[in-house]
Formats: sequence, C-alpha cells, structure tokens
Amino acid sequence: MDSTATSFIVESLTRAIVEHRLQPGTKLVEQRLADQFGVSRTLVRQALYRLSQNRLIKIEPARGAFVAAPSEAEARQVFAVRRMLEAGMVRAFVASAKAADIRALQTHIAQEKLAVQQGDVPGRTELLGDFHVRMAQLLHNEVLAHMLADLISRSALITLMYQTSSAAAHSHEEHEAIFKAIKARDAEAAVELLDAHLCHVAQALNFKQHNALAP
Amino acid sequence: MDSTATSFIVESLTRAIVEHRLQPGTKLVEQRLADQFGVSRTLVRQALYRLSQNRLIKIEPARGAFVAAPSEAEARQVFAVRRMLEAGMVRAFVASAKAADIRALQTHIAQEKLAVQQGDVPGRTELLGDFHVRMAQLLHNEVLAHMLADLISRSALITLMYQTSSAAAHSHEEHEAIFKAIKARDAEAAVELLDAHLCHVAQALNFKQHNALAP
DNA sequence: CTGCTGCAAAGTGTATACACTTTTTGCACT
DNA sequence: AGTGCAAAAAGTGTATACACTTTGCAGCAG
Repeated sequence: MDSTATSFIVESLTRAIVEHRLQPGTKLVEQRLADQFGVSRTLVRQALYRLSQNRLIKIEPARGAFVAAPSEAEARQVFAVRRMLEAGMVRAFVASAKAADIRALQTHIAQEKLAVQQGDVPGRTELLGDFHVRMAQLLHNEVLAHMLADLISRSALITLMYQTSSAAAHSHEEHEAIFKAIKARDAEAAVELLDAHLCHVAQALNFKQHNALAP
Repeated sequence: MDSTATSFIVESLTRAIVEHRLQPGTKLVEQRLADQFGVSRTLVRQALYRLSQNRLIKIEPARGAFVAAPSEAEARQVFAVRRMLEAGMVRAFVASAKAADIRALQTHIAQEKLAVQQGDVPGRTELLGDFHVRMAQLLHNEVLAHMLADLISRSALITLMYQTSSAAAHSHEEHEAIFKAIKARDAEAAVELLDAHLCHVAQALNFKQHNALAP
C-alpha cells in the first residue's frame, strides 16, 4: 500500500484544497479524478480515504467525497486541542532544548520573516504552520510531530475558510515573541504567548459569513 | 466507504490485537482474513489500512501487514504526548466542568472499581483507558476525544507488549486520586497526579525482554 | 404552473481478474 | 551436508466488471 501514485494524488488534492482551488463543499467524483491522474478508481479511493482521515474531505456513504467545510464548533475544538497540546510541548522544549535546537528554530523564524516581507503567501502559510511542527521535530518526538501536522493542516483549512483577509498578518510577530521567550528559557512566558497566539488566530475567524453552508 | 463490514473487521482485529490473541509481528494475510470474514480482499485491505493509521499494524509495501511491535522510543513518545495533552485537558476540565460532569466521572470511577474487584481483566483494561477519553467527551470536544482514543489504543498495545504483570494494578487508585483533586477543583494537584500516573505507567514498562523483535 | 411518480444516467460499493513482487521449494553442483 | 540458482507458489498492487444507491429529469395528474 501507499504506492507513490496514491501519495501523489493525496498531495495534489491537499494542495488544491489548502490553496483554495477546491472550495469547501465541492464534490470529488472518483472516475473524474481517476481520469485526470491517469489511474484507476482504486487508487483514487485510497487517496480519498486518506484525505478523509485527515479531515480535509468528508466521505458520505454512497454519496461521495466532498471537500470538508469545518463547522465553527469543530474549528474551536481544533484550536482548543492545539492550545492544550502545544502548551505542554513548549514547556518540554524549553526544558530540554539544546543550543542547536534554539538555533534551528531561529533559522525557521528568519525564513518566516523573509516570506512575510516578500509577500509570498503560500510559502508564508506553510512556514507559519511549520513553526509549530518544527518544535515537535526538534523534540525528537515523531508521534507528536505527526499529530501536530494533522491539527495544523486542519487549521489551515479552517483559517482559509473563515479568516478575514490579513487577520493572520502578525502571526509571524507572535512567533518571534514566543521564540524570544523560549530562547530566554522562560517557559511560562512562552506558554502564555503561545496561548495568546492561538487564541488570536481563533478569535480572528469570522464565522458569520459561512452559515449558508451548514444546512 | 466505511460500510459496516469494514468496521466489523477493524473492530474484530483490534480486539484480537489488544487482547493479545494476535502477537506483535504476526503477518496478516489478506486472502486468509477475507475467507474468515466472508468478504473480498477489497474490504480486508480497507480495514488493514485503517488499522495501519491507528498504528496497530504496520504495512510494508509488497510484503504485507504485520501486527505492530512498537519500539521503546515510540512507547516513550506516546506517553510523552499523552502527558502534554492530558495535562491541558485536566486543566480545561476543572475550569469548565459542571456538577453533572463531575458526577459522570464519578460513575465511571465506580465502574472501574467494580471491574478491578471482580478481576474482569478485559473490562478493566478498557475502562482504565476510557477514563481518559471520557473526560474529553465531557468537555464536548470530539477532536480531542478522537485523538486521545487513538493514543490510548496505542498505549494499550504498548502496555500489553511490555507491561510486567500487574504493574498497572494501582492505575485505578491513581484515577481515584485524580478524580478527587478534580472534584475539589484543584487543577494543579490534578495535573500533577495525572502526570505522575502516566509516568508510573511508562516507567513500569519492561523494555529489556523484547529486544529480540527489533532487528 | 406545481408537484408527484417512475425511469434513466451517474456514481459509489464490492468482487474478481490479472500483473508484478516476494518467498518458498526443489534440485544440481560443490 | 551445504550453497546457489531457478522455477513454482503465495501474496500484494492495480484495474476492471458488475451490482446497488442516489440523483436528476421527463412526463403526467391535479
């Protein structure tokens, strides 16, 4: 399983969804995709199933696969979980990070800054998410990294659905502040900044406009 | 997708793995399972894929599916993530739990006690895991509940692989202590007790004896 | 014109067939 | 006996076929 073909389809569709080329609610017809990718429905179904596990699409029995349209409740839950999980992660990171780890994080922050300055929107989005995953990787905890990557791809879909334009503009600044607290080994300050950061992102969401999608 | 048949296979195999009727490392041959369950390989493959996402089995390309044999590193990571995540959860629970929620948790503790006293091993194992999931459910956070359920099924496999017999005997007592702190609305005490609880479980694992499985 | 009924088209769900890979078996050779 | 190779067997990976469900539309009744 997991032949390269399936992964390729998964990644293509993930990009299409996260870059908003496929709108939430769009139906994904198996044969259509199979033709486009030049494979059989078998592989497309595998890919769709994987995407449904990531919650990027929703499969309704006998009706088909649709690009997910996370509800407000789900959005809040995702951010609540991230706040719980990432607070613990930051504490662990401050407790155990070596100088090299701090430097690696600093490098990442620099990349973010570049992307923000250059107005590279897709790159920025990816880097802003990766900041959180990178910490998990530097903790050498793949289980954590995997879970967080999952939560963050869901967050990406949520922010793309609900985010008021440029509301995430200062996410990068908040990352910088968190990083400074980490570098200063001030765990509690870092946790507080992170918590505030996630709250800001969640609060900046505008749930009003999309009620039509929820029947 | 997710016809009842697939779910049935997943659940059967999950039970078989978690109850140790299928040893870690055992190969799961698709046609064999298909015959046993009276379905085609198609459905078996779906089920196996789902189990591989839960990390209960590992699929090696072109070689087949094997019951997972989590490494010591993975075991530690799983428990580390649980400590991070559940600390946050307990804080949130103490902050927002209503009287009815506390009562629901109390009921659960009582069930645990009964299972422990009656020596109902499978029931006890399930209830001890469910204690953690129940809290997520009472928080009305399905995202959290789902993630935790996942971590706990992995923990179950780990403890079954490595647990020295009866090392988890006082898990129930620790749950009781955590519950009391929650009831007293003492979040920090609850977090500390929970952290200690998870550390105990992790430390009681005996990694020495299974080195042979890791080539 | 609106609303129901039934039929056709489209699409999903499952089984099966076939191609390709890995593993095992058997046999020759040392 | 033990090793190496080759062919057969077993098993996985992908495509296709067919059955069943949903959906959209046409035609008819009111």
